[in-house]
Amino acid sequence: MARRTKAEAAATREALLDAAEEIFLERGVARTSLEQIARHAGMTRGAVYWHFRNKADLFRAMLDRVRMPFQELIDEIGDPNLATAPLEAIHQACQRGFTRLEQPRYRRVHAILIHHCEVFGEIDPLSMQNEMAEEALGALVDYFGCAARLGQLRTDLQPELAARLLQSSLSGLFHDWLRNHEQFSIHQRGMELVDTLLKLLARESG
Amino acid sequence: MARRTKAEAAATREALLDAAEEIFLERGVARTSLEQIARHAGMTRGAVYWHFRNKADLFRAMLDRVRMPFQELIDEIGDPNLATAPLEAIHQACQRGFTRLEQPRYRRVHAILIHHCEVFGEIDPLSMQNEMAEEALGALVDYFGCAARLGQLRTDLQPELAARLLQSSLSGLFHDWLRNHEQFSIHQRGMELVDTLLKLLARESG
DNA sequence: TCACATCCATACACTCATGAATGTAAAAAG
DNA sequence: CTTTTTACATTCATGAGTGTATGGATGTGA
Repeated sequence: MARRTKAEAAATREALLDAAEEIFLERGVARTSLEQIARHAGMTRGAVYWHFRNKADLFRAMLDRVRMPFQELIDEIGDPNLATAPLEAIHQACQRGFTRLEQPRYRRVHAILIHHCEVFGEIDPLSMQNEMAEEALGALVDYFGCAARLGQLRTDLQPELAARLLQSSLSGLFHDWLRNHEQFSIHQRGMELVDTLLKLLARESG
Repeated sequence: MARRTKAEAAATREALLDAAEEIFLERGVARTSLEQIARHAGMTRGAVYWHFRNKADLFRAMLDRVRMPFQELIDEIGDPNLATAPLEAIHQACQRGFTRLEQPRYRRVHAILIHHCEVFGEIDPLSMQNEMAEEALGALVDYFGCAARLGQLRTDLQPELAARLLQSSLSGLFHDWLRNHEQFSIHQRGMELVDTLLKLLARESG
């Protein structure tokens, strides 16, 4: 076959990653062959082995396409008004996180990571999830600790406990939604959840 | 090799299932071969193909060893004092559920189902999780609905929302714990979570 | 005790996926 | 315009895993 232009080559690379996303999500990572990915992108395995060393390398590349925003999701927690209105900051961070998760690519890749792949060479999805969960928990502990010092938290509640409560809820919502995203809108139901929980956790000032 | 007695045959069957549990949990379902399972049990693949038709059949048999109590976990929700003290009933159901989950076999099999296997022939772990989640949610909706009619629930809270809140928390806790059960005791942290949440959701009667 | 069924090991055939090797036409570099 | 490199396709060798067929020794029922 003829050589393609640089732009075309980059396009086929993206097409291969797109195809990998779709088929990984559909049939699971272990059960999909590089042949299937290539065919679904209108290519052959030659193209795959040109752009990636092997399946693990392709998988990593697929993750890399969302890794940056993946981090954003956590960095977003480093908001401005942490010091003054931590509960409001949590509300906003969740809002933006849900919005981001609704983008197809984010949703797909996270669903693959959590529900459609097992341990995989050097890549261990479970440890990635662990890091994610712990970082989120740590941030929430900071928030609620700040809220406690500002007197915005119920006095009969440890900040750490409040953080674990919210983190578990978010984690559960996350898993349940990724399992079947057509069941409900994570943005809508998530904000309902977060708001009512924050209302329950906040010191009643009305 | 010589024929074994009936009891010995049953023992090797159990040994094969034990081996499968361990290796599935360690390396994931897709990456483990029947050869590895057989060797780990001190047998050959001949034994595996005698007791099970194929890998999927073995997997199903592994699930069957805990399916009955798996159902118990849900049936347990059908408690007596639903009509009089629903919140207390939730407390007790969670208590017993956590205790059950701490048994190694339950923990292992659930961890495999949720974190160490992908879609798999006719077996779809995700739909199983979906059913589990929906049944739990339905039961909780009943409970909180009952609590609301009894005036034991905060009046500014929909029963269904309360149920979703608790269900998400439990789901998140479940996933997080199964990912790394040495991080914390699900019984201890779970009961902390449930109790504080129930306290927050209950109508303040003090 | 004798025939038979059972429990498991061994051997074999087959598929499928991988990865490397090779081919090749066109783009890019000079 | 020539040379080199790129971006794939095609082919081939290999191995891993599966499923089946067969063998064989021993419990088991009569």
